[in-house]
Amino acid sequence: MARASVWLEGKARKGGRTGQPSGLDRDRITSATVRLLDADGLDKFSMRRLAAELNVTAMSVYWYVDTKDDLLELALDEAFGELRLPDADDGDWRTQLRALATEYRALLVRHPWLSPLAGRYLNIGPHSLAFSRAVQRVVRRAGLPAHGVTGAISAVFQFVYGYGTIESHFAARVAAAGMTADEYFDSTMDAVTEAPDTARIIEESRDLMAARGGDTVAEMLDRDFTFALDLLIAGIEAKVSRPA
Amino acid sequence: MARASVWLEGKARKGGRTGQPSGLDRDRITSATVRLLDADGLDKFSMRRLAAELNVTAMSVYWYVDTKDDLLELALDEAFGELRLPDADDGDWRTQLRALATEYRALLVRHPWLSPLAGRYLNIGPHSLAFSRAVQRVVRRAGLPAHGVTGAISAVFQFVYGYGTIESHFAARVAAAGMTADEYFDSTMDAVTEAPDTARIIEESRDLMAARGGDTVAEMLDRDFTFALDLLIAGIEAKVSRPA
DNA sequence: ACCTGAACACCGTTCAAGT
DNA sequence: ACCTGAACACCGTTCAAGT
Repeated sequence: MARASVWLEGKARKGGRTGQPSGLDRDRITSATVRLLDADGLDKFSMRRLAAELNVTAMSVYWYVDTKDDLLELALDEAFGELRLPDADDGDWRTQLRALATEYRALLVRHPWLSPLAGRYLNIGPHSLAFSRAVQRVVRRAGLPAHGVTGAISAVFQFVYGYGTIESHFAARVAAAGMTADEYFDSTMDAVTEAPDTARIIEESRDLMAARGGDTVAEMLDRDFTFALDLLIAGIEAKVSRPA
Repeated sequence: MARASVWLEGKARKGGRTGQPSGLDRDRITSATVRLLDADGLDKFSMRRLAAELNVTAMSVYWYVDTKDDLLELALDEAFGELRLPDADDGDWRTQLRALATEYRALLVRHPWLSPLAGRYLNIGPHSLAFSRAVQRVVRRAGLPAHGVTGAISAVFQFVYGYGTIESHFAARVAAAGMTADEYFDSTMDAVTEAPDTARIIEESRDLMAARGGDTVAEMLDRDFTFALDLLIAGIEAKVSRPA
């Protein structure tokens, strides 16, 4: 059976990091990968394009990396390294939880390729693990019964993952269409309102959209995210006082 | 700009559904697509394999469908059609919300290709919309202030989406490895415990795993899901009584 | 130790041609 | 109206060969 993750490969890493004719090493390859993923998206990324970016033949990269999957796992963890984690276990756990959730959401939106990759791989690189540990430490401090901590972690961070996924996907579509988010939203709404089936459900939810408020797409997304996060924190507090 | 979804194509659909030499039509193509996706997964699926399955040339399919994306959107909505939705607006909203969340989770796990596709497309097919409407009707009945309804819907169903995503991904890995879920879990735990970095975080969460309990992977997943859903419902109730 | 070139077995999609 | 065959511009990866 194939190894389940780059992070579980044997100790020995190929190559030191000096003196290569082309100046290649894992770090440079990983950075270039992130750069290309940001610029062109996951679908367009290929080993051949990466090689071209590095002024090297497609197969050179395979000296440093076994497969494309391994490379994408490395890029995934590199991106997780951008998260700013709380550095002390003090202060209000609610504040820290909100900060972690907000950081994660922003990361997913900043790198639209991250959500599919986080859903595909094991997420056991060093930066992913640091994030997991930070999450765990914060949620522990909420005072939940021990049997509920893992479930509460899921509730909060699977929500953020799901929310960030649809949001980043929306952002990617906007970029591809060369519009602003608000223009894209309006034009999609128009298209959807023209088809009778979809028009009906839009009509049904008009009051909810109005009540939520927000003049721009960005504002609407922020309001929903904030309310949902408040709801989750309220849920945790309820579970602390009534463990059920 | 390209049309944003199959569901927004112009009225005129090509072809009636009788008399075709090969007996092809959209429904047959969509069903075959779902069958292949279930059997071999999203990565292995191709227009050429589908054509072979239908005893037809690769290009015949393009008479009925403009692109592979369109076809995948059709398959996505076909799968959403499997969801059993509550047929009346009575009974406890909590019960119905739990039922909807459980159905959606099971759907994601049953079709591991669904989660990536739901994250990629617009989800405005008839069955997707029916699901959205059902969700909206149930959450409305919880009695939240109007400005919080869309956020609460996000909280619950983005959580389920995220949870179902990692769970289905786990199931797909298990299947690919030809093991049972418990065997796969144990072997991954072993591999992760051998690497010192990952061993540390496992060690840190040992108490939480023990407190959660559950003798099998399936049980652990069920417990976390149930607790998280309870937490979300408690959060909704808290927001009903203290709207903030 | 590191990099290249050619090749294999694939892709999605276009287009002109058949019936 | 529906289907085919050949072709284009790609893929990830293997392998033998170069330096």
